[in-house]
Amino acid sequence: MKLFDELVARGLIAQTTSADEIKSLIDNGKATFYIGFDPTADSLHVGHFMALCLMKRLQMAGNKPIALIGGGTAMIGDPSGRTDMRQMATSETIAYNSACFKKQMSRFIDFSDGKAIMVNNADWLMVLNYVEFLRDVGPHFSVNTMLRAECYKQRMEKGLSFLEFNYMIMQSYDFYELFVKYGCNMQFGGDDQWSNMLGGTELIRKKLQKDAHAMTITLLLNAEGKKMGKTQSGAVWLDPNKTSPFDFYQYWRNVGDADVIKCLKMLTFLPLEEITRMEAWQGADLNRAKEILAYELTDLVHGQEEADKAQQTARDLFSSGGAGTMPTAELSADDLTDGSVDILTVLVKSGLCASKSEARRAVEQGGVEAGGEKIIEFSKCFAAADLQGDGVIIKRGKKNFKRVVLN
RNA sequence: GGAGGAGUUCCCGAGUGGCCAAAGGGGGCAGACUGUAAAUCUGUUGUCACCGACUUCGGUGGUUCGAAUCCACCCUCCUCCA
Repeated sequence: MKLFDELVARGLIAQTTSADEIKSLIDNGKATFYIGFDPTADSLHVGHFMALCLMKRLQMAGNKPIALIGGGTAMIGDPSGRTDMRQMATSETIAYNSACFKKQMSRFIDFSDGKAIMVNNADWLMVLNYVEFLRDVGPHFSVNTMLRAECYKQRMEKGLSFLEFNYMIMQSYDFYELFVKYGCNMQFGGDDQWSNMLGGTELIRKKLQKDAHAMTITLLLNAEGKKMGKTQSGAVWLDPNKTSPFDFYQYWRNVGDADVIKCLKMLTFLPLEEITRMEAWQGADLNRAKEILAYELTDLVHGQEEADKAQQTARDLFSSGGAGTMPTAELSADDLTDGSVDILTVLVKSGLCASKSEARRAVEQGGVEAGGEKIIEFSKCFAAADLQGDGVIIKRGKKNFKRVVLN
């Protein structure tokens, strides 16, 4: 199966400007394409991961990826898919975030020998002269058309600042710039980027009378229509310091039945035939598929060693109850009073509970176990000796574990 | 620039002098049931030294025995007019 058909079969493609032309370009390795990443956080997350996978797939088929860091556009803030204005980031944070992105991307994309390049739109956007730019680009955009774009429509009700209104123009100009400089003839992006991307193809057509293409990636939604890759505490990050490989693994291990196959198709590089076989699995057997999904993704993002470790830990915890390589929380002697610590302090210090009140509730509701025994008293204490060596395994709820040791 | 309206706990949203740590819903967390899933049911959801105390209703002052609620000024947002 050729690349384009595979992308379709995996459900990755949402919208295209011209399916036939894109197909012939990418199937034959003739595309130079770009994907933009706005450095609004100091780590990439799962949403970006899909884009990176797509880049990788295309690169493997001989196409040339350009990773565009939106150092300039991040100064504006994309209003797409938002109901309120983004907080404006400072130039320093943006520069720092860009550096973080670059590091993470290099794991996935081969940037050697010009097989892929990375650019930062701050390089050309920041030096633009306002009046010149307006005269150069302004005539090609119709405000009437822009206002009809879905992404602005929503914001028209809540209020849209002129600053954000310009985001589409900036992004369109990026595409134009890359087209001229690198012969970039295609742009990919999230489905919420569609109108911004069309802005670029239009601009290229109007200024150069040339064709460029755009294609959007399906947003990864769960069966309830919510964006995946988010937890209560925020996004699922690719940075191991922000989301540990174990937590990352667990996130995917716990996806709903209805979403496993879709995730396997969209996020992993497993052959489609193999995934098709898994579609026959039903009920509890799906757990096997979830394990594969979790392992594959952890492997891709954190490497095989971390994936093995996470899988082993998960198996130990949920089947045999052993300690394994479980996440550890270290207490210091300062945390002890008179040679022991009470359970509430332990829960808070280990990060299992956010506050003593929360810890108290968890105990009250029978959600806390230590060393396999349910804790029913707040007064439960651990002596220094209990925490030495392997320490004590504290369990909060069914899925939150920490091995607590005295440092 | 003018005239109105709004800002409440994670989110939406009630509350217009004490009965308000603040209804209701959503979300989260915990328990039961399960397959580390979903659905359902139950409990819980500001903090702490948790029978009690303390901090919270855009900000700062004020009135009052007592303010989320009344007054003054300020900030932010929305709607209509220009």
